[in-house]
Amino acid sequence: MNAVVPEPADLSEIYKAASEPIRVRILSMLAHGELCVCHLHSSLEAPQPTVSRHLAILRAAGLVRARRDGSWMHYALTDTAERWLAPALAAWRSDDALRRACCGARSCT
Amino acid sequence: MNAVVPEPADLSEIYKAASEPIRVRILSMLAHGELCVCHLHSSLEAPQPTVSRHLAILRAAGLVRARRDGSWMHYALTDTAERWLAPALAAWRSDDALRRACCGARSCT
DNA sequence: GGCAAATATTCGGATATGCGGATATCCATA
DNA sequence: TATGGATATCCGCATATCCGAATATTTGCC
Repeated sequence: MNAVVPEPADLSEIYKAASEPIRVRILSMLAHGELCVCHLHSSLEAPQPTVSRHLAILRAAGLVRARRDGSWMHYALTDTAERWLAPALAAWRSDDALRRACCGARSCT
Repeated sequence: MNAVVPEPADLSEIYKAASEPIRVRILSMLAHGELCVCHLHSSLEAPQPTVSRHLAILRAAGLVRARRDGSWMHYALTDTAERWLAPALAAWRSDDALRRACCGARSCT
C-alpha cells in the first residue's frame, strides 16, 4: 500500500521530516545504500518501535521507500531525498562517526 | 547581543529551523541577498510579529544574521545556511513563484 | 522630551510531536 | 497449523510549536 511515493508539496515538509536526530541518522546511513530495519535498529541503539515509527514518518514524507525481502524490510532513499538532502548528508557524514557502529554478528544482509 | 552566530550541533537542528513554510520562504528570499524586515513582512503577507518570531528562530539556529541600519534591520543568510541549505533553496526557487510579490511602493531598501 | 515608525517580545490557548510500553501483523519454516 | 523472528501500529502522557493579540523596545526626528 505504499507503491506511490508522494512528492512533498513544499520544501518545508522535507525539512520537517528530517528535523529529528534519529531521522537524520537514518537518512545518513541510507545515503550509503539500502539497509534493512534490523541494521538500523541495532546501529542506532534505539527501540525497534521507535525506529519503525521514524521510518514511517520518512516514508510518508516520500524520503525513503521500502522493499520487502522475506521477513526483512529494506529501506532506501527515494529520488526526492537524493535530490534535496543527499548532498548535505554526504557532507555531514564526513564530520561524523555514525556509521562505525553496525549490527556486528547479525546475519541480516 | 547576537554577535556570535552559533553553529548547530546537529544537522537535524538546521532542518528543524527550516521545517516551516514561512521560514523556508524567508530563507529562499534571503538567498538572493540581504533584505530588511519590512521587505519580508510585506512580501510574505504575514503579520509582522509572526515574521519577527520566525526570524528569531532562524537567528537562534544560526541560519541568519541581523544588521541594524537606522530603524531598519537587515537580515542575511549565515555561512551555515549557505553551506547546508542554499543549494537546495536555489534549486527549489526555480520551481517556485515566491519572489514576485514584493513590497511594491514601499520606501524601504 | 515626546512622537511615530520599525522591530521584538510576551501571553494564552489550540494543536502537533516524540516517546515508552504493549500489542498486533506479516512471513518463513517446521 | 503452530511457532518464532521481524516489523508495524496503537495508546497515553509529557512536551514543544504555532498563532493572534497586545505590548514593549529601539531609533530618528521635531
